[in-house]
Amino acid sequence: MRYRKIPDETIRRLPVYLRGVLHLSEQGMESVSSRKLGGLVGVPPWLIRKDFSYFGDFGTPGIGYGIKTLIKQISKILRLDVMHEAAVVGVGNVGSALLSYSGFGIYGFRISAAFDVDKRKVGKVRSGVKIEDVSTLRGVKKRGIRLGIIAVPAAVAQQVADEMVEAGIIGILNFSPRYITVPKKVKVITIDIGMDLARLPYYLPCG
Amino acid sequence: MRYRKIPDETIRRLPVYLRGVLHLSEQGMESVSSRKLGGLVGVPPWLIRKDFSYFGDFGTPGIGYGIKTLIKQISKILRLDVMHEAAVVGVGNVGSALLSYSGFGIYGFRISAAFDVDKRKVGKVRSGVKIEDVSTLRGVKKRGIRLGIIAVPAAVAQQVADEMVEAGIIGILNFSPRYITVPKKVKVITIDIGMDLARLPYYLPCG
DNA sequence: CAGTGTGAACAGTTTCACAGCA
DNA sequence: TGCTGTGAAACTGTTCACACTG
Repeated sequence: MRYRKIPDETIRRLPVYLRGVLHLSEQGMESVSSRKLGGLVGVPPWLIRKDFSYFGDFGTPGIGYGIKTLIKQISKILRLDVMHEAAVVGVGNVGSALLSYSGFGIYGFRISAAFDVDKRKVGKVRSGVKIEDVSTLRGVKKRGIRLGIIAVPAAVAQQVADEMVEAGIIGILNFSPRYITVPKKVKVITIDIGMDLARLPYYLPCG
Repeated sequence: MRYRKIPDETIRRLPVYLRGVLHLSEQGMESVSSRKLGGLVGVPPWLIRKDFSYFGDFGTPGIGYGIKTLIKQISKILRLDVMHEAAVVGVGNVGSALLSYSGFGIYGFRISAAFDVDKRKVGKVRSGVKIEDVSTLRGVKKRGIRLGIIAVPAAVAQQVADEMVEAGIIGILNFSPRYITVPKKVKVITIDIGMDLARLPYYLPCG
């Protein structure tokens, strides 16, 4: 089934698989079946096999998938094998939490710059990163930063996004509760916990 | 097209529409066309019409949709018209950020309880909520809390989830980077920023 | 024989075109 | 005329069954 378009949903599941096999790798395992991996990460075995089949023959019939192979291949597909630097704009509650979040590391990510408008914050250090004035944002291009994280109030989110695009950012993770519009060469992923929380009651039994 | 099963994807978009019409309502508007709303929230007009059509005839041909009607109907469908109380477990960086996040309000949500294992935190107040010892979690049922928020390290996430289920929680928002398994009567939504960030590089141009 | 890889059937979602209404 | 509501077509993703392989 090679040479076919890869579903977005498959891409969405790859990080899930990666985390699962990293976990198994830490425990010293060398191979895993689709059934076992599925049990670990909550995805049915046939879907795992289908997903992996888009990228070639990862597995060995009768045995399963080599864990080292999986880690290497998935990382490569997701382009996590090179280090990515990200800049966060807005060092409030959300921005601070992100700076201290350790989960980025295993995906080859690092927040290496932080910006804020608040003069009192500028110059201080949070989680080892110096806070800079937001007016100097366009300097990030020279520092090799291509990813931006928006952690500012909704009212200024679009403005920050525009500045990021101008500064050469090509991928944005948006934590503000606003849809933002950017040129289509720029990829935006919006994370809005309010949206997710609002969906929850619908699925609950009783009124 | 009434009386048909409502797609999950439609439910996912309802909070997006709601936020859009709330925004328009604040600006004093009384009605909006699918084209205009679509431009605001980033969804194509025909999809908006299709989504709304699952719930009956919201709109008026030639005019559009009444904004007050939309707010009332969407809130009712999502069951946001009643106040929901939530309890957060883990008052670290993520937990603290959630406690101070003001976005829950417009969806009729409130975090009215907070729990932690750290004795030094217990008894203190964050964003107006007193931090309680996690061992008293099962008391939340009596207080009418049915939603739980997991904001603890990955290693103890499953344990906390089990305790939540035992405490009568029927909806869980999971902020830990772990899939958790619960009885199927319980609905879980997992938010994992690492997963989203890991997806981003795949969509970026150049290597 | 256990477990992968995959074509084909199935299910869910989006897009389109247009009838019908204010 | 402008806009909604919707069946049908097109598309995307999931499930299944089983041939095949180490």
